[in-house]
Amino acid sequence: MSPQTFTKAQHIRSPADFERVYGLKCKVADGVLLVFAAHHENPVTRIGLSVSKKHGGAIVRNRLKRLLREAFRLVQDQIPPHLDLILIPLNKEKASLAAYQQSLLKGSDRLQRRLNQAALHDLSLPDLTLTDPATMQRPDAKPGETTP
RNA sequence: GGAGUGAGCCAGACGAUCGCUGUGAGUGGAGGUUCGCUUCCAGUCAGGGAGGAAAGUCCGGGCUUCACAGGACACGGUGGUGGGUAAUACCCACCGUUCGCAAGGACCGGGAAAGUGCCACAGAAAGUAGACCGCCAAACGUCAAAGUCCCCCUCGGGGCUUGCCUUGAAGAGGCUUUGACGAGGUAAGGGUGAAACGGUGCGGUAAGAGCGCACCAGCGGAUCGGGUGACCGGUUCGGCUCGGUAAACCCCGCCGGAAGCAAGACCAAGCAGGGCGUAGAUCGUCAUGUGGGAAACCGCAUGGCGGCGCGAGGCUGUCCGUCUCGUACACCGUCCGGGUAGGUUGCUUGAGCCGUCGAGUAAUCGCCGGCCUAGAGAAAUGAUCGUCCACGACAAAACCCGGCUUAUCGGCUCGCUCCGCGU
RNA sequence: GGCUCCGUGGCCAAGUGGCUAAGGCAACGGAUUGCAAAUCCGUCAUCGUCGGUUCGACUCCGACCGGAGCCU
Repeated sequence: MSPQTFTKAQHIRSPADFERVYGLKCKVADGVLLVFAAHHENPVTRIGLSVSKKHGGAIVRNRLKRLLREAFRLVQDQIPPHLDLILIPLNKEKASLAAYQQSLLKGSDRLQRRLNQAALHDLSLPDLTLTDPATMQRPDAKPGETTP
């Protein structure tokens, strides 16, 4: 499995998945990108794109989407797995490949940590953790190493 | 060379690496299988992969579903003529009006003597005319003033017998002139207004007026010629002239059933529904809750345990026996219709493109030959580097075509017109 | 992608083709008051833009621009 590809399985495609990610309301924004995230049982990280009509016509919005896909394609091996991300570009003037790569990495890292904390808190509640028996091992190990 | 005008074409190019999409070939893995094959995933090779406007959604069609005997009305659209076309509000040619020196451009270009409405303010008047001011005094009436009354004539004076009637005068009446009023004639002129009832000249008249005449502009009828036709040209007659607005209602001719690929067709988890099949609406007891009753007690609901019966399964080769499970708004099996999520399809070979020839002024059409040229679906064309140049505008398919409109850095080609210079 | 509708001062809005346009709230200025509030008076409009029809357009017609809603 070569890390530089970007296949259809890495797209978030169904409206139900979009609703699930938006419903968690776990989001991070810098001046460039707004990123929503949610855990996912498949180790393949998936992304969905949402570009507002504010940014311009179809040409401009298509260009932004392509930049985002290219940025994700180039840095996807550094992004933690088991995630669904929704990327929303914010500032058209700051749009560039490098900026998107940087804020994608930072944002996904912060979201991963926040999701793990939320999962630890919700361990007492019985209803939520039906998706990730596989993911539970990793988040337990990682914060143990980094936080002290 | 400059200015302009019309038509058409192009829409950065090339190379390398990484990546996306669907097509074809073949490889590997997983699943299904009636062993014919087929579905999904990964990777290899080959070739394809946004526009002239893909846009706005303003028209016209195809296609799909629904509705539907036929006709008329309503409603909506359309509007010079002829042609082109699947069709059009589009295109071509022509006609008319108009702008431009010209090449050429623009025109929602039927009907206002079928009817209705409106035309603010101003103005006399805004429409089958009418008459405020003005002009007129020929004809009519009333009133007032002046003049006159006989004779002659060259029309202004003269003459003598000083005048018709009553005795003289005054007055009255008649006539003439002037003025006022009434009734009347007239529409030449009148500040206005976007628009005012043909224009100029001569005649004519009381004043005037197409009232008459000449020329000009325009309208209508008849007729002749040309043209398929819109229309053009001529002759003659007429009343002399009729306002504007139909992107106000309306009238006339023609066209139009409605909705739209998120249309529609097929498959179909889950949940809910229906039909059929299957063995108890069983007995006892206990607990809890609850109702009635003074109480004894009698009911109802839920649950536990047990008995008998039934069904399924196990033990055993079979029966008996025994064990487990189930035993009624359920479960199980099976079938049915509708159909959500989701999937498949519609989905690209078409009023298609290119070329020769032919028909036609042209739009366009015909014959023949060649070509296949995006088909996605949270939605594919990107990133990085290098070279070159004119230094890259507007902007991306979403069922498909034909148009129109709008946006657009620039570049190229051809036809034509005007001006300047040279030969 | 398709369909429907709407644009009038800062905001909400009325408006038969005939006055650069009714009203309410706000803002500003003035009057009133010892100062405020309330009250009264006044000011504030390229009728989304452009073109056309008409003598005349917010109104009628066309083309653009902007903004909503519905179909999923």
